[in-house]
Amino acid sequence: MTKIGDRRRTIYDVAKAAGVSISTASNALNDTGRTNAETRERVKRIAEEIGFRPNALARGLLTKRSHAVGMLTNDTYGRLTLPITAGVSEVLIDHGVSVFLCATNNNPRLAKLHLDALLDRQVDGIIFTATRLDLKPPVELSKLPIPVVYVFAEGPADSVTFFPDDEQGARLAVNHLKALGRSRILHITGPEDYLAVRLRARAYRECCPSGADVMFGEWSEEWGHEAVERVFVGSGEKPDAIFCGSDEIARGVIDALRDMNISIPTEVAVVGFDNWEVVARQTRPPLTTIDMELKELGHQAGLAILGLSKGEQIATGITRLPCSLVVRQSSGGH
Amino acid sequence: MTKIGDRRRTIYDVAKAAGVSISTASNALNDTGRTNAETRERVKRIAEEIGFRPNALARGLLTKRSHAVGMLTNDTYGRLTLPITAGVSEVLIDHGVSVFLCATNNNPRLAKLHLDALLDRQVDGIIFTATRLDLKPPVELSKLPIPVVYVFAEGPADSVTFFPDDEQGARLAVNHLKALGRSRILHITGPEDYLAVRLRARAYRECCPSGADVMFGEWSEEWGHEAVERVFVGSGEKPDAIFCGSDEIARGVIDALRDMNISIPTEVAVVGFDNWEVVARQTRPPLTTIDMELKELGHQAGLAILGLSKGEQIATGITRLPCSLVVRQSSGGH
DNA sequence: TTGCGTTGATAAAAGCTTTTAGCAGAAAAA
DNA sequence: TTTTTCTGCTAAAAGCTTTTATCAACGCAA
Repeated sequence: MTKIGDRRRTIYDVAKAAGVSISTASNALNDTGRTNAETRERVKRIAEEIGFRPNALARGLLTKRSHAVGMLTNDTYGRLTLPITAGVSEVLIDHGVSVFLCATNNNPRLAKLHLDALLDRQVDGIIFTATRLDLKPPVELSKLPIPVVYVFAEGPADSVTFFPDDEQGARLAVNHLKALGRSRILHITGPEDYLAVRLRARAYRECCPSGADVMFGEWSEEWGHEAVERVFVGSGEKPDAIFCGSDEIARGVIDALRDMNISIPTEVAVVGFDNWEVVARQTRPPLTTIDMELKELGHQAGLAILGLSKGEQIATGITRLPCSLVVRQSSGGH
Repeated sequence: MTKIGDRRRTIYDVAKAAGVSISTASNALNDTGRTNAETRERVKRIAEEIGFRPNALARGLLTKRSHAVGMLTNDTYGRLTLPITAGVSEVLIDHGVSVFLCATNNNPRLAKLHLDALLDRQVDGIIFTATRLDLKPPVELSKLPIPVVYVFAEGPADSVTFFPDDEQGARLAVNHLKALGRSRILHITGPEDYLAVRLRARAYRECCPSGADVMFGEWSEEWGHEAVERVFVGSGEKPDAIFCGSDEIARGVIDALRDMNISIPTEVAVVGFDNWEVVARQTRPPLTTIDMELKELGHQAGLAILGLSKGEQIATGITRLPCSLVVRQSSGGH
């Protein structure tokens, strides 16, 4: 009477149950080597029956591919990180690859700790994400023996980097407003030292060659509010549309316009940037805005790291992925 | 002339460089077995010098402990998940344990996929988090051969579960208002079918035995707005304080009060629940609210899974961790 | 001298998988 | 018939670490 413990089944158990050798079992399960079709099916069936699943540690030890990647982020709050990570994970899980999430809190010591742990685990690659665009990676990632992909962060010149296409997004917003017949479009946005801010402002200016007006400020509702007050108190021609650099700014803008009894979108149409649902859905009226397609960004980063880890050639440099327009009531579009 | 590749150093390299056997090297590095103090130091120094770091896969394969845990969540958006995960990771990294993040999107197939991947990787334990309190785990976690800890989710009766202490948090809010001299406190909150809502309402009622008034509704700004209008249009005595079930509701409440030219906090003090910074910091005035200490929740869950994976006894059942009060201007406190 | 306990080190096994090289038998070619 | 080619399978090695059992040397007691 054989005692069957509750330990995991190994390929040895499969081989024994199927009456073949371990190597035949392995070959059959992985469709490698030369195996009789009948034997192969039988082995697979038995493996299924006894609930065999290969030990990823043993496999990784041998093949030098752990089928895991690390995600290194400095973003605690997670407004960007989690959707991106979800996108990465979503596309990788189908390839049997799992994701380690490491929050560095902008702490170099912690970043080093996480990085070492990832390397010890033989991860197949690392995806680095930063919230602040102008922030450099906290540790030296460029000399690593494994591929690195940057998302929302600048890597060295020959690295693989993904960003949303800020200019295209801005054009999307402005052209939407123009298509609705608006002609005096104002741009209220964040601090000029952000690259994304400059890119969006440039695209905006190119779309509105006559009378472009950009107001740089902060990433806050407060600033949106203040900017609107500043514009609408004086005399002179008023804008009939406002393109905001973020949904938070847009929220301040909308609140200020409501305070002044200026109707949205009839008198002034408003478009935001981010499609941060918790903000964009709750403004009154709900906010038309630009979605940066964070999940898709994650998908692409995941596919890139997957390809790189297999040794494929991936185009280096910055890839900018298209944004999309989400129309709600604040622009009066449809 | 020996060719030195750029492959990782193994313990074999250490042993060779130190002129000892592999087992001696291992014993010296791990302070196990019998080793001469001098030899031990020398081996450690050399390991450091040549940059040896043990291969986590090989170690895990042998010791059956991968020093990794899985985090299974159904929360895509991440308002709760990311802070909790950061807390888990923060406490575990010091013990050399890394965290796999798996977003299930409420999709049972995906959950199964992630779970199997985690088991294949021999994770030492799993932390399950759900956003909706009344949501059951999407897969059968109770029969797993590894420990499971639940956060913000209900596990089976004898499981280890962590929640914020909703009642204590509610008392904190109400007592804060009472200490400020408010006597007619209204509670505007979310749907009654949430356990957290019922717990908070109960604690509120116990603190305000005379004239407790609870308005159940939705988790939205809209609802906060509507509730305030409903209360303040009629005649009769008006509340001098409002305790809201979430920061979003509080935001609606504050906006509505401002629309009615009711001053905050002079006429009506407002307290929220969540300390969701992006909301609580941006209301005018900024919102006094209850912080659920999500990071600490993560810390505790991490420590619990760590202990369980080592075979320690951990108290089962639901542990409720204290919330804290964050005072801003909307309550007029200090 | 023999026997014993201690110390410091080592060889070898174990953990589970994939892969390489090789082997026996049968079919095909010479 | 003999030689070659296929086919299907297997033994063994490799991957890197920890742990168990063993061993040599030495001092000390019998």
